[in-house]
Amino acid sequence: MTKRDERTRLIIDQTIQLLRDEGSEGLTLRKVAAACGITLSNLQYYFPGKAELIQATVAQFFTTCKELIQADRALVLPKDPESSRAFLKRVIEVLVVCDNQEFNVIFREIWALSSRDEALKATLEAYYRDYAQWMISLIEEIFPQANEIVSLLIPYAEGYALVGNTLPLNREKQVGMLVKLITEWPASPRSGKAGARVGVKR
Amino acid sequence: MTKRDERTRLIIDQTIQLLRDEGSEGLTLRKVAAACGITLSNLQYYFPGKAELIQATVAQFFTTCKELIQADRALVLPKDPESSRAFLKRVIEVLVVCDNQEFNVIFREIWALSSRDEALKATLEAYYRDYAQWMISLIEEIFPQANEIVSLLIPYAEGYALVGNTLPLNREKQVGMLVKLITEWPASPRSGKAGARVGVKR
DNA sequence: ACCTGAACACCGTTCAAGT
DNA sequence: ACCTGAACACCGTTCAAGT
Repeated sequence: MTKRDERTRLIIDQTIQLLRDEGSEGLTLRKVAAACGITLSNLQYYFPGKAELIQATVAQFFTTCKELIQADRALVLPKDPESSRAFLKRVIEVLVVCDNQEFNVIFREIWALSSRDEALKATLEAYYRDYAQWMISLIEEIFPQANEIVSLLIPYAEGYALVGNTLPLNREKQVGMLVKLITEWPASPRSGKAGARVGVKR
Repeated sequence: MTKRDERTRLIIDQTIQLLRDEGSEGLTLRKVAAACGITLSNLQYYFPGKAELIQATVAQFFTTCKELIQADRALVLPKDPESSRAFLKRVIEVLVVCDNQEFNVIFREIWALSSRDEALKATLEAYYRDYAQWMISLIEEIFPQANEIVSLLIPYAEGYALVGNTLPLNREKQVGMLVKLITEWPASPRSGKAGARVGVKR
């Protein structure tokens, strides 16, 4: 569209690439400028400070993630799922215990950056709230305790990206355990009725 | 205690303090030296580079953590626990969903540093393997599926430190969910009946 | 063995100045 | 509106030199 938009997009794309290749430590305004083929001063015209550049970069990275997840959602929701168990396993494999190293690295850097940047922290939290709601809508038709399941799966997934390969159980067994846990989820104390085929919660 | 040990200890202590107060971004060799009342060159005599200083600092931070956990263990294991459920709840509250912001910040910085430092990454992994084994030994007398439970709790805990306050369930409900989940853990397919009589009656 | 200061290349930011 | 180069204070690292 406008030149501003073009330039902004280019800068952000190069920033993501640099973040992935060299990490937050190696992320330098001069390197970004060089990667874009522009001057440091010109870069600073579009993003007055490093914080603003990172904020915009993270925001766009989240948008990309969302698009990928949308694609996975189509993948994960066949018209007529064989069983809720197979469906659930696919969800966990794709969304939760995904071994996308590239994304994991970027997320790790983002988490680090966020602990000293309140605006970025707010962006992150909004993203995760959104993500949780989306995941609930994905599974609530099948599992009535979607709130609880998602509240378990999201932190588990984030933690697994960090410590997954230090655990006593391997990846396959982790997935099996989660599937078993969720399909045999204990009944809610308030509803008093046992789990699998109660209607959707109000 | 040699002078070398004294100096090393002082430097690491000041580094931890700086890491907590200003984060990895604000961690500067010149600031560390100033905090210790020594010269930058002198600091570099004890730690030839920033990476070596961070490696040593993280190692000592882990030692501190372990001591704290040992203290919590005594706290968490009364001679005659009222019930395995109360015991489990205490474990989860103290070790898993601990809201120690100070530690969370430092761990976040450490995770970030580790993605670009192989030696540090190895230190981290060794620590978590150790931690998992310890946690298993803590609960295996009560819960036969200790391997699985720990494999769930550790990544969950790490992730909760990151995204805990964005989840649909609040802290109290999260703890309740975990307790319920574990006390009513589904029986292992191989061991068969072993898991059935774990929980207390309710 | 312990400590020092000067110098190096690099960083983010500022700013007056050009088109 | 868009772009530039010079200058600033700060960073990690190196190193010859002192005790």
